[in-house]
Amino acid sequence: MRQDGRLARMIHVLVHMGLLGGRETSERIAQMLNTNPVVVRRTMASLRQYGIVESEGGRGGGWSLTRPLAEITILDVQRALQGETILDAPLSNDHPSCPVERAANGKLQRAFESAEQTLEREFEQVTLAEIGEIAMASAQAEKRA
Amino acid sequence: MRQDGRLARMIHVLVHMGLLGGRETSERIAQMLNTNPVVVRRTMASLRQYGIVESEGGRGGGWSLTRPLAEITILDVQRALQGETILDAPLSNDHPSCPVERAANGKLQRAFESAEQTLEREFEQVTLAEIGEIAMASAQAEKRA
DNA sequence: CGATAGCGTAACAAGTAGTGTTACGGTCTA
DNA sequence: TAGACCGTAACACTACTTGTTACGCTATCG
Repeated sequence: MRQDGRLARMIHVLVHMGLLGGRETSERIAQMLNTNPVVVRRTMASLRQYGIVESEGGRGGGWSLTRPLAEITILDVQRALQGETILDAPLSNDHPSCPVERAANGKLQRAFESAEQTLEREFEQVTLAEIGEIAMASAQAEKRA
Repeated sequence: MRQDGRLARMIHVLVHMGLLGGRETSERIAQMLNTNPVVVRRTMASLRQYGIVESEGGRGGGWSLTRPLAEITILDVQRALQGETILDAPLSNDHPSCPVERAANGKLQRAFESAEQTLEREFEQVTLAEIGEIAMASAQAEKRA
């Protein structure tokens, strides 16, 4: 099951932004992600549409969070990037009128719905603030070592 | 999250084979799936490797089940097609030494593992025989209507 | 008011994965 | 030995994400 890496990348960026507190330009974010400013704008635009970040043009502009990390969950980011559905049940559509195909699709559909609910609950429980804390703690631990 | 349709298609085929009882050629299976015999062989080869079906070459050859539908679960088919992992956590790998990235990946990993376990349990509970029964029942219902 | 630093967006190339198709070789059986 | 099978390589097609270039708009600084 392929997935796109935008979720992980955006979480990464948002946590950095929250920890640093300020405004970041697409250019700097692109460097964090080893990518291109245009890719960043493309993806951040989804987050803006969902109200997680806002952008300002012109000199001194850039991207900033609209609320603290503690009020953003992984689920929020996921929804912003991909909408309601997280997992897509891979159904077949070769003979829509075949009862066997329909029965198989039905079972698959239900199984994926269960998994999706699990994932949703997990995503809902993790705030970006938590991720920031874990990162800070492990950075500390490394420094001591 | 993209998925490939092989799981649903193979379930479809296996149930048909189980209900009809006999041996099927790649040619006939390809017709069931609106596709090409080569595609069928490619995919069936994975099932054979996992011991779900066997093939015989030569005149009168073809594919057949190695055991009854009641002894094949969706999970078996899944494993045969994709191996151990069903869901692939979409992690980022832009700065492997960055503690923020690592913390984000860790949380995502854990969430996906939960979802994978759910899916696994669901897949394990459904046998192909069940799907066959549902299909037969709904075919009956349609005939009465 | 103009230069500069930003974002917004379109357009296109590149990489990836599944699928469809052709071609050819091997094997079994009538 | 011919024909009906599978096995497999090779290649085109499609769809999608990502990467890149190019150009336009906007806000600020000097």
